[in-house]
Amino acid sequence: MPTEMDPRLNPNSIEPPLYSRWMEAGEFSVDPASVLEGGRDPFVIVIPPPNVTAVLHMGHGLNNTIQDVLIRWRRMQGKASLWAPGTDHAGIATQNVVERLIAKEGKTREDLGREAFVDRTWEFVRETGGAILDQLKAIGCTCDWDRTRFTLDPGLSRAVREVFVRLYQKGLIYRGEYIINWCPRCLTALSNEEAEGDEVEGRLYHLRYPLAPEMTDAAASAFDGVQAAAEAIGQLPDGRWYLTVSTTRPETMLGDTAVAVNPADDRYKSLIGGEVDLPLTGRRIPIIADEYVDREFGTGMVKVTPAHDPNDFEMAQRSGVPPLDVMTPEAVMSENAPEAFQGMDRFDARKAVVKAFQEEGLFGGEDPHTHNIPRCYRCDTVVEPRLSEQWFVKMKPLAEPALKASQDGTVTFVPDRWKKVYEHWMENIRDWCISRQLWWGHRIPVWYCQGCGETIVAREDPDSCRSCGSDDLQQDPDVLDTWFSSWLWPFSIFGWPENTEDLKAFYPGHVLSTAPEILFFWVARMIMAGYEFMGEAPFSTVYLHATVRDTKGRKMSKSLGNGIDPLEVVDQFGADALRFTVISAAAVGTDIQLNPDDLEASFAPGRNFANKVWNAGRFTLMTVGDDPIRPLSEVRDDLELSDRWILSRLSVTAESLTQELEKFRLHDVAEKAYHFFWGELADWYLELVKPRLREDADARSREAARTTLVLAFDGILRLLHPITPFVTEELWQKLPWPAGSPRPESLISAQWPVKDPALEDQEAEAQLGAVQDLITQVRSLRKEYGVPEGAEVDVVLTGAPTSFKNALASEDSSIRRLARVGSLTMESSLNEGGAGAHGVLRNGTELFLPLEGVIDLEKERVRLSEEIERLAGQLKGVRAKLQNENFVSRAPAEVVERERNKESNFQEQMTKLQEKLKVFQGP
RNA sequence: GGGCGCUUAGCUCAGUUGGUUUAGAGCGCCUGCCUUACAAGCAGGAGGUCACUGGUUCGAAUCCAGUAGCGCCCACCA
Repeated sequence: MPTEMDPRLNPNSIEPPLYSRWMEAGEFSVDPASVLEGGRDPFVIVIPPPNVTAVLHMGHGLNNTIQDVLIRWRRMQGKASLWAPGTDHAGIATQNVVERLIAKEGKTREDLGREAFVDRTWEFVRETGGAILDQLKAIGCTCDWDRTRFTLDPGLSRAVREVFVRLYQKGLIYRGEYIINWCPRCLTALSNEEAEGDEVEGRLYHLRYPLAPEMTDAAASAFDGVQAAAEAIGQLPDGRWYLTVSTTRPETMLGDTAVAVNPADDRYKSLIGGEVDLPLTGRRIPIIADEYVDREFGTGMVKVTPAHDPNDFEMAQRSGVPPLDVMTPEAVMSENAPEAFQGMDRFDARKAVVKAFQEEGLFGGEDPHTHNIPRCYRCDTVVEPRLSEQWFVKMKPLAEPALKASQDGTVTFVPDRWKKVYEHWMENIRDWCISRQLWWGHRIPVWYCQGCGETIVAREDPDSCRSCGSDDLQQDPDVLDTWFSSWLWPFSIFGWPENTEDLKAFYPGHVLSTAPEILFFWVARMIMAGYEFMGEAPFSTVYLHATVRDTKGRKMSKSLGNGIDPLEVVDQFGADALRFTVISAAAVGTDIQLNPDDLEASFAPGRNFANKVWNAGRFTLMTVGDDPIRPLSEVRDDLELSDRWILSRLSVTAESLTQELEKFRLHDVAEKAYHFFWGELADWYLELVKPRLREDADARSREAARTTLVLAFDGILRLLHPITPFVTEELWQKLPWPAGSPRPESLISAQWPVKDPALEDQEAEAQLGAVQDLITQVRSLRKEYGVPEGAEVDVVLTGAPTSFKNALASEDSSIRRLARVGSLTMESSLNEGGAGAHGVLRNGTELFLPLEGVIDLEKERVRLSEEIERLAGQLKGVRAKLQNENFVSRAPAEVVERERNKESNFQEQMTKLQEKLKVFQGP
């Protein structure tokens, strides 16, 4: 019963029951048969699977609200709207979590052993994993939960193996020894994308390498060449010659196996082919020539550390210099390093190496140097480039169709500037390192025969070697990069490689909404996999949403502790408030800022709006009552100007919102729905219609008003439903329905409002707009002239167009009531006499409010005079200041400027007041 | 170093192909209202030389060039 409705919306009491109701009604589940046989258009979004151990943060809150808005909207349009949910096993992240867990028991994963550790992780995932999906329900997400998938599910694992084998057989997966990004804490390889740069103010150290004694002549001539330039080449006190190389990582010099110069560098031509005595190591290493060396940088001579630097590795490959790995996986100096440094952490070794150079008189100084240091995206440890054997995917062939898809518009990006970013990456794509030295993940489906050394790549675990028959097979210990399963997500979740009904009905999907950070990690690779394995892109639109930041503009993150818990927001303000706030804050292409220290300030707009909807609903239900309303066709002739106006506005708004949704301009959807609802329906229509809804009102007028109000309210509830699903459903369920026609649908989602040309009425919009203008102006003038709240004023209009006169007649009582107008009269020319207020409407009508007898003119005269006097005083002060030459010449320019502004402002106000005073003094 | 983007009210931001907006909204601020849907509200109001400089145009917040500041992405010259 409407009368029982709370004057304030209490989201916590309505949201959970509504969600259950939707679930029970099977709202979210979509049957492939409805597409394949029923002919319904599908609309498919696959969720970016959150990490299985993740807890909901505002980034999820935003992204999943966006997806839910799109899914609900398409569902209302009658599409087979499917949102497929699931979670990602998140190799490193999850393994780290479990390792930390067992660390509390004083154990390491090695203590448990691989199998037990993996079991333990599964146990952890089964118990606590996927909680984030339940959290999504709290914000109203309507995923088809029956289809929940996990990237380590048997089905998805099968897809992973299938893909690995196919790519291997095609020659697109290979194994090789390369420099990769290595995390010495996680003890695994990282892809390029997983090593994130971090600009720091570091140091560039200059190291002197003595030249071999037989190089003396060459050194001397080179010395002449550089003309003792800087420190490039020189002589030590003991007579030996040296050359200088620079590095930001001195400890790596222990692994140097060459020094390189540019072959075209005339200065050092005589040195090429020579040797230097590498300090601290007792090793003698060659001087090689390589185009890579930049003659302009530093001395133009580079130390070459093939095992610890990707560029050095490539140079070494070209010239046949061997690599020397001087670190352990933990980035501790290994037995390949000189004894004095063995066992030292890389950063301690750095200091020790510098110190040793100083002691040997070989230190050439250091300079500040800004450069990027790559860090592990999971644990923030400084990444160590490391030589190791890994599995790679050859990306160039895969990238071709994916690049073309962007270029020809098959896949579009919102906002479209990401198109360029995507294409640039695709054009410069590098091979993907897919092996990880972890235990948690898809084991690489490769076995090595211990008998004959054969490498076996297979879909099913083999029992014995194909070539020698030995059953002594050892599986590759590594697992695959997490993204190697998630790049298959849009089709693996539907049962690929089987050609299932789901796959036929729901691939390709339509929209992919995600954070820009994972454009390369995931989105680009999904598009590549889509083409490679399904022959077409997995979706047609990529929506890259805003980044959620705090008030200082910092990205919200766990480590900064500046996050907002969406569940806390739901608890305090409701899911509708959360959703409305983030959608209206997230204009395409801009970030959103929220204040983690003041949730009230951040989410009040959404909360207030939901409450406004609630109260307008409360009013509607209370005044319309329980009696059935008449269908529009029956009251059509009784519609009044304001009725025609609001119905026209509804139709226009429905059309406009639909267009904005099609363009993914969700911010504008929220803004326009807000404006229609609050600024037009609540502020104007409800106020205009109030008297007509009273029991004692004219019956025909009342029925027209009831029908119009219910229709308009029904329409805006539906339009708002994708954004604020709960409050709209709750109210819609209570709305009365036309007599004789049973409620056609049980849930609000069954229909999306569309434009109705029969309701659009430009004349009504223009005329009611003018009525609003009049009311607003009268109110404004009343305030300006201090007309007491309760007093009525008369209004005289001149030059009103005929159509406006009709509008005035039909809304006469509204105008009197809303603007407290006594008599409203029309005159052919304005009465010049008498004290009063003047105004002009936008349609050209002039208005005059006689104020004699309404306000105390004498009092107003006195008030104005006093104000003028006060202003005159201030003006005098400012002028005196400006006439003071000392002030003008000595004060800062902006202060003088400010004073001048003050002067003109005062002058302006003065003129205004004087004119007003004239009116009150009569002719 | 290369690429991209941003700079509009005290704050957070809109402003969709240059022209009906007097450059808008929310929050904040000022004034008056507990008017029987809503004080999480109503009515009215103050506040902006649209970063700067120059150009194109009948007309520029909007297009072009340059300058300054900020941010992001890519590549890593050791």
